Amino acid sequence: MNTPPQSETELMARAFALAGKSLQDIAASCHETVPLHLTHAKGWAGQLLERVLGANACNLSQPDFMNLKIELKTIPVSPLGKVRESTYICTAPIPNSESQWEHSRVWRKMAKMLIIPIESDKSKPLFSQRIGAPILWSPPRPIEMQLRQDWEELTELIMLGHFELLSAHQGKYLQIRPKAPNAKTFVKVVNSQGQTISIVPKGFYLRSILTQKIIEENYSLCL
DNA sequence: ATTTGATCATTT
DNA sequence: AAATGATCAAAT
Repeated sequence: MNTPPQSETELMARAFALAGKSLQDIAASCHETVPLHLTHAKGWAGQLLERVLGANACNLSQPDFMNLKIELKTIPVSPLGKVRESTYICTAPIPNSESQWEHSRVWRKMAKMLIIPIESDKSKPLFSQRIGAPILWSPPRPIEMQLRQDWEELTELIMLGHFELLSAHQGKYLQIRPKAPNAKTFVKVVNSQGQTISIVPKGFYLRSILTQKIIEENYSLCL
């Protein structure tokens, strides 16, 4: 693991230095080997970049670069420039323990994000897939407002115990999906009827419609 | 083809 | 147990 960057400038310099390199190049610099596929190593690339860039939050519920308040996200992008996956943000507090957007886990992580696209080309082996140019992004006001609205609506469903309505169908940019080792994992909650029921733990995710937009705006005309 | 729900690995 | 890193694969 590298030492934490002392400034945003230092972090960005490190991130730009990775652009264009293959996963093989980067793994080698850490004396690591690239897995053959991601099936049993789903978070591998993201964790590799954390180490190389010097992330220091160590699984705390804090942005990866705690001192800089910047969250790192790696985003798989297809050869045609399409974002392939949604982006996990954080676990959803159930039962709810947050009342204000400004103090929410989602906002703490989304206020400033370092987005690093990673080539996701299923016709090529994983080790040869390359790292893209980094994007340091904070939500523009209108997007922040939409995120806040999504968060408030989802949080209200949790607060009111309307777990039957709490699905991935809600939310324009932010959605809630299961986040658990498997579908048999559960937590007990009290629903809107006052009954205690079991549900699968949830997490907040960013829909790819938003991450797609961010990448298009920053990589303008690069297709 | 895209989206939702399910799952995998690691760390503390 | 619960957080992190996400992608897989079934459903639509």
